[in-house]
Amino acid sequence: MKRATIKDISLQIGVSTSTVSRALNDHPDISDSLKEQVKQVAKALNYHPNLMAVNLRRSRSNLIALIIPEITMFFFPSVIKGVEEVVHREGFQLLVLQSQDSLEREIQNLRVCHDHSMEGVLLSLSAESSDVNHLSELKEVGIPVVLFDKSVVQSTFDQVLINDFEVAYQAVTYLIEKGAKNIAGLFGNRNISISQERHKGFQQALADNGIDAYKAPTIFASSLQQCQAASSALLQRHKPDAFFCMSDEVAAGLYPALNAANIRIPNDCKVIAISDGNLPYFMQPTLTHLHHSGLEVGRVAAQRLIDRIKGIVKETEVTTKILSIGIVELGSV
Amino acid sequence: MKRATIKDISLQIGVSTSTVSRALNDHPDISDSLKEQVKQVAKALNYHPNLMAVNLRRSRSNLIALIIPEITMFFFPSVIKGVEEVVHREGFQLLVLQSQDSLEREIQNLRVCHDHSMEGVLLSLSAESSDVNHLSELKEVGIPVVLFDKSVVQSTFDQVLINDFEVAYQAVTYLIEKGAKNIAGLFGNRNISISQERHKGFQQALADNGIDAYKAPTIFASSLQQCQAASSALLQRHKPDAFFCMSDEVAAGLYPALNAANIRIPNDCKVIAISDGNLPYFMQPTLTHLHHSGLEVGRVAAQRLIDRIKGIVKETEVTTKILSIGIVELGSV
DNA sequence: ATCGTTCCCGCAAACGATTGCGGTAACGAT
DNA sequence: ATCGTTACCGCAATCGTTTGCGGGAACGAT
Repeated sequence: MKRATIKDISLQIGVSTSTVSRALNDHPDISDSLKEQVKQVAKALNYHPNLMAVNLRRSRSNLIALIIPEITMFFFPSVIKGVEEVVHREGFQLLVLQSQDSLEREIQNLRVCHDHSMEGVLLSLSAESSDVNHLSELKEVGIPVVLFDKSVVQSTFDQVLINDFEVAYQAVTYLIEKGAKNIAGLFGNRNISISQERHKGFQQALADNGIDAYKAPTIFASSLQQCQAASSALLQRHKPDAFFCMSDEVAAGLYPALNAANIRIPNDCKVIAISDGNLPYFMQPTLTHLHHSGLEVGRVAAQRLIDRIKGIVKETEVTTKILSIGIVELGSV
Repeated sequence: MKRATIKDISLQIGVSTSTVSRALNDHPDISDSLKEQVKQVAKALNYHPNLMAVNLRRSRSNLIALIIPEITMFFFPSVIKGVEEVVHREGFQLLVLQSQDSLEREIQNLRVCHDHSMEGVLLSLSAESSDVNHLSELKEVGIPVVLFDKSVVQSTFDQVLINDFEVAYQAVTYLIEKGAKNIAGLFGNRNISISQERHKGFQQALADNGIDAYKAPTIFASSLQQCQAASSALLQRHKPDAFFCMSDEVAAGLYPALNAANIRIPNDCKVIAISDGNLPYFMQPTLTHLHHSGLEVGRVAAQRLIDRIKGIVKETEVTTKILSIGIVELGSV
């Protein structure tokens, strides 16, 4: 069962393919009666335009790519959701690619974007990407890129970020205000920028409150399991009265460790995290957090990309959008 | 900066485009020296084949679609991961589409699959899809479809499922063996097949153990929040000594409700769930569950689809693969 | 000198759609 | 009868690649 083409229609009616094409696209040159007939036959034959041909001709693809390190249950599902919402509304299709936090895979993915004529790319840099030089290829062929969440300091691309330093600072300050004096910090993969920035904010907040930041118990862990193990180990040596968790994932690792050590939240130990606001509500006790909405990140980044695709923003005008973050006070502090 | 084409290369070297094409594809008709030269120029011009043209010509697209109800933090991330793994290994690209549990959106997505010449489709039916009639269009044009997780009884498509009835039955039986006598059941959206099947298994297990299944407290809830609210309400009226949760999501709703009611797990009340095995480890206490691996579902379904795309399996041979499920005994029973 | 091979390579058609340009028919006006 | 409009429609090129077929050159063999 081959799929019907415009030629099949033209043969059946006895007009040229150009006429069929125009009829289907409601071109004024075509009489209403013929349009009617063409559309009828098209329906009868279950005709669908071959987008490969259309896109080749028009040199568009209607495709937008989203490249993220990994689809885990944390953060990225809501980002995807936000992106999908906007992208779909604007009539594009979304392609989700994963870099597995590998620079090589990221480059591969960018190649795929080029090869498949993506009209735009949303990118959260892998842990191994310390610069954006590998994006030059896309820049050269004019494919717009918007970076989000994970980025680098100097970049000539649009960005949608939070102020990682500031948010961490804010969280730790909050703990101190609530009486915490001995605060431990839990961070993700130490190679990624946001871990480093949030760590700096953590340290600065401590320092600004007269606490020796270098003595503060600190963990960098790349997975939930690793974090749980490291937390348990930490609790053997230290007795913090509060934890700052830079993400849902490390918080999810911490809770079981605290529980195993029979430490009660928030009585024995307070916990605060940066979170996209899903997990905190079914942790026990509910997790006080700075609400870093993946949904909003996705929406804003996607909208920015589409504006650029449409040429609404000037070529030279590169923006960095910093999302503001609010604190959600739940049961863990 | 237009992207380089095969013609640019041919002009620069002074051979025909056909020769360039053959050189790039290592056709034996081309001398090694020329191949070398062509490839060098291609690299210099940063040439990448225009896949739209290639695919049009070869009438392939290298694209596989995955249609799921919604990307939540539950279950589907691991499915996506499993699918991606296989699909990528086999040289395809993955397009993730969401139906939002709407039949209309599902049909839209299938249209997208047709229009973009997908080579195969992995589909988890929406809550509103009670049959597979809307898949006939894809069948007609010969695009293979593999259903997974959510399906319908009578289908002429390959399927990758678990035995929902059996797994639920097994879980409830386990609870009874552990001494539970008053078991409540928590289920997802009541319109989807798996909720219904698991509910039947739940009831049958009770009945087979001399418990009146119709008196068992039962909840159907479509979201975590809804489940939490319903659970709290249930606890006002009943005092079950065990809960069967058909998914991570409802389990995540139940825990806070139990906690709010000051009911201790597993002392006051046992909990068992069907889960893909991520969330149970950082719930507190850890959640005993029947391990329904999204990873494996994704892998198996993707592999089946690809075998079909490659024509390895016979046209007529439709299979339903039932994955086996093991129990993981953790802290909640 | 002719023929047969082998080794390279180009011509042109195709994939399925879009579109600038030109052409025909009908009709009324002069 | 001629011209000008208007209303429709077709020809053919085009997007970037691939590929069947054919053809020239070089070389050795007869």
